[in-house]
Amino acid sequence: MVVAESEARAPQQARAVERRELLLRAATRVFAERGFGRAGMDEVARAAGTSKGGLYFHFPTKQALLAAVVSRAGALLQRRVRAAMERAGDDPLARADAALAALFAGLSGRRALARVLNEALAAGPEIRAQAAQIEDEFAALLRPELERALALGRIAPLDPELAARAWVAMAQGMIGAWADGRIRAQPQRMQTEIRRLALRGAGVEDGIERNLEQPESKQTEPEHAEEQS
Amino acid sequence: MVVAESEARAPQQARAVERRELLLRAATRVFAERGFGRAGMDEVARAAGTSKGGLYFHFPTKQALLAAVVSRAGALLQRRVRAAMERAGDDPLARADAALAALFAGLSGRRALARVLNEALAAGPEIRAQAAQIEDEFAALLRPELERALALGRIAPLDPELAARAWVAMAQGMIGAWADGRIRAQPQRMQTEIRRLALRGAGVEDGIERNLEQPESKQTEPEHAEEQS
DNA sequence: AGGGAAACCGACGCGGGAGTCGGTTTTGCG
DNA sequence: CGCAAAACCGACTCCCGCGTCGGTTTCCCT
Repeated sequence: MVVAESEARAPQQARAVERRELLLRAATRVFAERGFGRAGMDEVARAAGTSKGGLYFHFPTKQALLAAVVSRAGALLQRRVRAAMERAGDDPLARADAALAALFAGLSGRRALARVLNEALAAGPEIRAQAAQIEDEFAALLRPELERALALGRIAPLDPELAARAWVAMAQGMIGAWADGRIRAQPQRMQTEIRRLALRGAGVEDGIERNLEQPESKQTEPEHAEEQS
Repeated sequence: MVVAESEARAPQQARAVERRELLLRAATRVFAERGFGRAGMDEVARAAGTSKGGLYFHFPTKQALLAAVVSRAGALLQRRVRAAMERAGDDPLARADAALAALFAGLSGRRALARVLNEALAAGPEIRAQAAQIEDEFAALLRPELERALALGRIAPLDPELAARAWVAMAQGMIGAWADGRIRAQPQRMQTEIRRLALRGAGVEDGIERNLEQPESKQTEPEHAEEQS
């Protein structure tokens, strides 16, 4: 897949790098709460405390800006999920469990990310493909673990590809509903419930759950506290 | 919730009713394949073999058109799901199973419906709420069945609300990926897999599945074959 | 059969917002 | 310091697409 570079050029001065990050953060927020279509470039620029010209210095077009936002969001989430899997050790079930938990936590921790990914799904074919690819990558992360677990006889027979997709869809869909306030439950509760449904759906006996270490919990960091780089 | 009337006025002549339906069909198609934002009213009108003026006679605004499209899509799907539940008899598990199957079949049978519902989630707060409500209604359809099944001890302990949401999210998310061609599996296979994951996730022993009648199968009717009224 | 209302047509106008551009400030470097 | 390039600014242009509107056709009723 051709990864069209979304910035006009690589920034060369230190200040420009910060500024670019600032713009991406602001764009994420604005696109999330106003929607891509309705948000204006002027608006994004002002939200970042800069100007339209400055914004266009970094991103040649509105589409490119969204592309960069989506790409950044995907990278952010993926780093988290990968790290969680790393921490979980070798056991495939533990890794899969940790990945699902991290994905859920990552999305619920910052609604803006979740929203912007949904927005991207409705903003033209190219960006749609890009956002879809992020989804795919999570499924691709999950799948080999399910395959290993399957080979080890730790889970009931299932199609790893489809099951991985189903897990991702579950997390994403429920976060979406939760972010709109349509689900009242606390993220913590939702997470444990999803976990139960997913694991039991994979044929893991209830007891085994307890062998898996608890996922990264209770990080309800404020919306804009996004680690950078 | 205020259901803003989405048509300029109720059509009074027979021909107008047909025309209106025609327009809704065309709009569904166009919005689905081009995206709401990028599709123009002119385009919709031409796709329906009519004119912009004619279109505006039926729908006062672009938003209203989308609202009507979404409303129609929701009604169409819901009728199907309700009918399937009816047919499934009294057993709560059979009913829940049938509902899930019908939802899945209804969405996979016409990708345009699935797409347009996603589009609506990114087209401004009012319409977003409307599309979200449709999702909610399906969850609300599923939930009492799960509660009954729970009371009867047919399924493992779970939160009916969250489980219902999870089922809907699973179906919707996987259909989305499938509609983009990102999942190669045949709908039939996906459906049986989802079913397995969902039922097992609810703690139904594998054997029981076979007691439940098979869902409405192999209806791969062409995209535009939508029953009306 | 004819008149009035409903239904439909398509050229135009107008606003909003993406993108441009000449100019200004800041930075790095010799 | 000073100067060239990078970074940034914001008023302006220009296009696109929603919605309008005067006019035409079709329907229905008596």
